[in-house]
Amino acid sequence: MIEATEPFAMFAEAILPSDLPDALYMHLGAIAEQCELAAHEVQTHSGDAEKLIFIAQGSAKLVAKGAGEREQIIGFHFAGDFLRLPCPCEHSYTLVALEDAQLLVFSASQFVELARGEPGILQHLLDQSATMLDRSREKSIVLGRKNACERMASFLLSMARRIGEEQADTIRLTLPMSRREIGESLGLTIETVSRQLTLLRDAQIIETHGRNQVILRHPEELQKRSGWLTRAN
Amino acid sequence: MIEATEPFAMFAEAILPSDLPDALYMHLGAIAEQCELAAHEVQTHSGDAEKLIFIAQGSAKLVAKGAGEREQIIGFHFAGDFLRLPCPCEHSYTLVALEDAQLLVFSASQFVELARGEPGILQHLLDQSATMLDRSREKSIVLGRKNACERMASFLLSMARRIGEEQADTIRLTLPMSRREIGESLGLTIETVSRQLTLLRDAQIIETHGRNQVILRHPEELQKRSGWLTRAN
DNA sequence: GCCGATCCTTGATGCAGATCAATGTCGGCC
DNA sequence: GGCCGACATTGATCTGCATCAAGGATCGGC
Repeated sequence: MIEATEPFAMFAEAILPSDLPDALYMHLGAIAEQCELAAHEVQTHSGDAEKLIFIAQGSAKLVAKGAGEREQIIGFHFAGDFLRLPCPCEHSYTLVALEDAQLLVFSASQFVELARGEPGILQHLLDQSATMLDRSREKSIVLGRKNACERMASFLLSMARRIGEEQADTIRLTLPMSRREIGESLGLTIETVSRQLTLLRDAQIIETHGRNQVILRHPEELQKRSGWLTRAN
Repeated sequence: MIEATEPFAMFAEAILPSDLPDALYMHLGAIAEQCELAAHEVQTHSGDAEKLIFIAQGSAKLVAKGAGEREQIIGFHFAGDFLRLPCPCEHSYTLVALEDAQLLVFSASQFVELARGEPGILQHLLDQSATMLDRSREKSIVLGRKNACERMASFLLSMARRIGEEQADTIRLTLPMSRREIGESLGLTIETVSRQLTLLRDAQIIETHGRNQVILRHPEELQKRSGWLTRAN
């Protein structure tokens, strides 16, 4: 029982205001649908409505499936993220776990209905939307105007900001996604991703250990190579 | 005086709930900053905060400026759109008029502060964010995975949805942007845009008249050529 | 600790779209 | 209505990344 409510507690901690009335807290808990995904498992939404998904643990990719084999990864999401999954009748997007993950799934309309009286929650939701929109716009720049090297540098810096562990003036990354998934996110092939990593490694800017450990030795150099002058994020 | 308040009336019509208390209506009117832009003029934000911008008339492009000459157009916006312009200290985005335009500029924090008590407004704002996010995600697909022909077809269909005038089973478009701007939006060069339009014209799928009139003779054929299976938008 | 499958790296080649270079056309202005 | 400058089209060539094709590393399972 305590076990079962843990993801919701994490959600409340991360998203809900601390002064939320108990009744509303319970209501939100009641409409939250828990969902455990094994690595590479697809989140299958019950019903056809727009969903809000909180990632309590693990990580996931939001994928747009195209005709044939083509897939574009719209974004990666990590523990603590609260994202909107559009109604599947309008866009064929799916959420797929990168590693074992625990999710909390809300019907967007139910959630907003309950949150209507609580401006704090709505505002948090707005802030989340703004962050997602900024990331998505950033991605448009990456995909629209950057070359392979700049894309790779931008990707590593973005991951560093979101899941990097700082150590002295280097940053350690444990990437939960494969080279193929990096490529599908950056609009590159797996071969190009691999080559760019090799170039960065040869230039002593990064180190790689095994398949998914990367150490950014010179983040500032990556910044230079990422092109453009986007500050922060 | 009546003249001067007209854009705000349009804003209220499009965005605000009809049962909004008069006091709040006045408050919102008081913090709204009117702004007239001539074609190609840059919207220069007073102050450094995040802004919400309503386009009362005309059209605009949201541009990310890069190192050197590089520019990526993040999106086009038309009369009735309500968009968020991030704080210029974080992203170097600018809003530039495509043709003469009338805007209403709000400080995002002030606006949300006033709207806190009105779930209707906040929810509308959320819906707008969702629409923007969907468009931006769609753009990621276009830029990440589509070829020149598919990009052009997607662009024309998207414009048709937003500013097209249906006539029998054709759609007439009056594009307020130049070939260069189309290219900067699609991650293509002006030459490639031109060539793709020529190909579509030769295939009798579109007609062009002058520099910015386009008639979509066979929207369904464009749909086929736009790749992927995104439904609606 | 070996084995096999999967994932990754590296090299060779091809092509879509960028770039370079003229020429053509529109539309505003006198 | 003709002229001029900006914009658009068309053609020739070049290039970065995709694609094709082998190996090589990593890791989970036994």
